[in-house]
Amino acid sequence: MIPNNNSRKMFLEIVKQLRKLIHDENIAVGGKLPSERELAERLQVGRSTVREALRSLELLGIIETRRGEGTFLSDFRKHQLVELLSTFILQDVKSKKDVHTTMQALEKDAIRTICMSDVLHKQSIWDAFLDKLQEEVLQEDIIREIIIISNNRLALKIWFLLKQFADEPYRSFMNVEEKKAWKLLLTNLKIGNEQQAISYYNEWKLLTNRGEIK
Amino acid sequence: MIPNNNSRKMFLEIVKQLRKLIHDENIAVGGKLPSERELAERLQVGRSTVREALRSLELLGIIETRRGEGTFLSDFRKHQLVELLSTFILQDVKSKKDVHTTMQALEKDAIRTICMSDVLHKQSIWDAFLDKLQEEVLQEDIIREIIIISNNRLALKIWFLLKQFADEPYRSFMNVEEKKAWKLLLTNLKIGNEQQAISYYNEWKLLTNRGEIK
DNA sequence: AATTACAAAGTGGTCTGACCACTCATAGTT
DNA sequence: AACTATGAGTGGTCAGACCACTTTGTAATT
Repeated sequence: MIPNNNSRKMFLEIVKQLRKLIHDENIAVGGKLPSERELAERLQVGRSTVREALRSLELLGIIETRRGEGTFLSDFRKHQLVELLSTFILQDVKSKKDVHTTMQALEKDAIRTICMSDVLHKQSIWDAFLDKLQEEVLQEDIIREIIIISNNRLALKIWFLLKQFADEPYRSFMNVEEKKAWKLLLTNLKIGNEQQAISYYNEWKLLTNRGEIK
Repeated sequence: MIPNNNSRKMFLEIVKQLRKLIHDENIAVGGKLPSERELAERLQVGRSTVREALRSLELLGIIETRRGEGTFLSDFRKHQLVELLSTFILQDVKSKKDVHTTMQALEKDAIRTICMSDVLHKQSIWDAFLDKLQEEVLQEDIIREIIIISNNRLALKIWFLLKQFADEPYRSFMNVEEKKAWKLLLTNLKIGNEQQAISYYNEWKLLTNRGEIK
């Protein structure tokens, strides 16, 4: 039960143990972990070893630690990970172009998925959607809705992640022309006309890129 | 220059410093970092603090350490990060289905990108591709090539990451029928016929999914 | 001269004990 | 009742000590 001693990376073992502990004790997001000193005693290792494991998890944003208070399980759908990915993983992806391209791939796929679904384009949600376009609406809000409806949570997560790297042409409100394109897009989405839907999507993209040169 | 003292997370600062050091000293993948003791002295912090930073980067798979030898910058397109993501980040993405769907989205987009490119489908690389199909060839190898050609490094990275979660229907060799579909796919890719290319892609996917029920 | 054997230096891995800075609950004061 | 001071508990950091392991240089052997 205690593969403590020599040879291989104790602190990695502690990371495992911590994951187990979090699971076993059913510690919820925001919940408190035992103190470093207590963990050291319970796991029969030095405090520094426990700390190395904890610091690793902290850098990942899995836990959060507050001096004088303790260590807490954090909601890791936060920022840490994004920053890390940006500095290390994405470091050599020099052009923001890839980010935009990949986002558009996900967006288009959502549209296509919806079009090909027998169920989705029969629902009346699309009318509610069209109503939304009457009001002030953010670009990112409506495209996010589309991805949500396409029912691919993973794609949504990735899209969300990428959005934070993008130059944020998504944060602005739609103008009249954009809304016009979207109305046509939604209309075709409703009846499952993939070709036309994608076509209007591209048209919309051209409108939003009016400023950019890349 | 030295925001050492009190208040905020020294070890996070060290992580930054290390990143800078790696960049400044132009340490390549596989290259050696200064020893922990030397780093401690150069950065004017205790060795344990340096270690906390190093251990974090190790858990991320950014560095690799060998006892008695030293610390090395590692090729982080390896495994660590994937395992972590699988246990923490992707924990609530229950269905493997999303993984497959998202991968296919990226794959299809690569195909579409290539078709729409004026340059790509005029090159003769496609003949070499067709030759490859004569030999034994892994499914993942050929689809990876496609994504590489589409020239979106970010998409490639994400695809690579996802592949490691997939049930690996990619690791097997192509059978005769699959090769047939791919030949047709490539032929259309060469002339930029998006419709047909995607169509044959879908056909291929049907062939590979013969075992699955989902 | 070449090979082997051994010792030393250097490195990461871990533990211990000691402070510091901070938070919080509580006892004590007003 | 409201406020204040104290102390216990917690994370943050450091220094020093071993240990296990690898590499390297040197001395002994062949």
